[in-house]
Amino acid sequence: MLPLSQTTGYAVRALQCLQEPGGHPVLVEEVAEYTGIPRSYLSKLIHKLAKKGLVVARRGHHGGVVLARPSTEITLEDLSDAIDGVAWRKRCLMGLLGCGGAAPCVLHEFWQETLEQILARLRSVTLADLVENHDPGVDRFRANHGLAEPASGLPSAHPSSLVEASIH
Amino acid sequence: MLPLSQTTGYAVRALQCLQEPGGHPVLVEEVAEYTGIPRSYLSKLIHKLAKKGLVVARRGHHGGVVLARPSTEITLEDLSDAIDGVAWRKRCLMGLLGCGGAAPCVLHEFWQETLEQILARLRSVTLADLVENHDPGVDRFRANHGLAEPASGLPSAHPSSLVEASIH
DNA sequence: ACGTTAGATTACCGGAAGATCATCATTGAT
DNA sequence: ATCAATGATGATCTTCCGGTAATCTAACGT
Repeated sequence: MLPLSQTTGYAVRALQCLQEPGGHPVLVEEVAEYTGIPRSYLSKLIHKLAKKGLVVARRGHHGGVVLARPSTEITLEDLSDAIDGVAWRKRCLMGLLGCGGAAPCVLHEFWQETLEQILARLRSVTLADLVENHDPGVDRFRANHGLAEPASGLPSAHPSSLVEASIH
Repeated sequence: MLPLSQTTGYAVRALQCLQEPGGHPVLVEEVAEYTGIPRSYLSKLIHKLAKKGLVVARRGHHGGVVLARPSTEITLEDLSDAIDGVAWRKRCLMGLLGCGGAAPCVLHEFWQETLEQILARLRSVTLADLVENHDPGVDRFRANHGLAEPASGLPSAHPSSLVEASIH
């Protein structure tokens, strides 16, 4: 019922494993193994995110996936939109038929406000914030893949040596 | 994603058609016809609500369904609990695995607070409030079935002549 | 008793989300 | 050119929710 879709959660977990734009691509396979997300399912998910311009995926030798934007510029709302779309924001809490502009239900206004609060939060939380949140084990994974420890309290800056480098 | 289940909405619509405890039973058939809820599906729904002690259903001649408690004492939370259960309240917004007491995610606290607000609302809104809200057409239906116009601003009192009368 | 009028119950259909498997298609290395 | 690495894709499966249809069964009037 209430929470975001499970797949949006997958997206969060998966993107935490990726490098900033210009960094080294990480294999879908590795991300799948680490996160526990089924490989093939993850592949489709990544593809969806790629179409939305959130990540860049390359096939073949030395392929893999990299963030398309700095993690500080990817919000939870971006992920939710990309995966679950936006339709759910318009539905009445109780799914009442007539509920709308003309005849709002008792909870219409309350629900609109609540939704707005939630969306504001989704908008304000970035992938960088989530990485910083120490999803247990992500640190280890990131270390193994040459990713910086998130600097506490600071936006997780990407090493400048990687920023401008092409994806290879 | 976010809203309550469609079936909970059904329950709201359906119970708006019923009489206060002691009143005349209304047929599932009639409720189905009026609300547009499929008869057989509604039957199951009503049965579920009956098992939870929210309505009383009787079979056979002059059977039908009546509220088991005054509409002022049936909250949206009661309906939501009866139909969707309570498990969803415990899930992490993003479905993150480790999110819990030890390692809450960035949105854990926010989400807990938001949920609490929502539940407080569900708890404070009663069936009587919803009836008063003039779901368009419910008035007509209720009139046809001898139900009082909800007295604006007052708890919808049930005629004392019906209060103590047995269900027949 | 019996038959009619209800609700209850059982079995099944259909779509969406999540998941799996096998296979295809692209890319870089040689 | 060829091959191996790697993401993309299509078919299929499962589960859950919503919905349908047929049938069973309790309650009352006669």
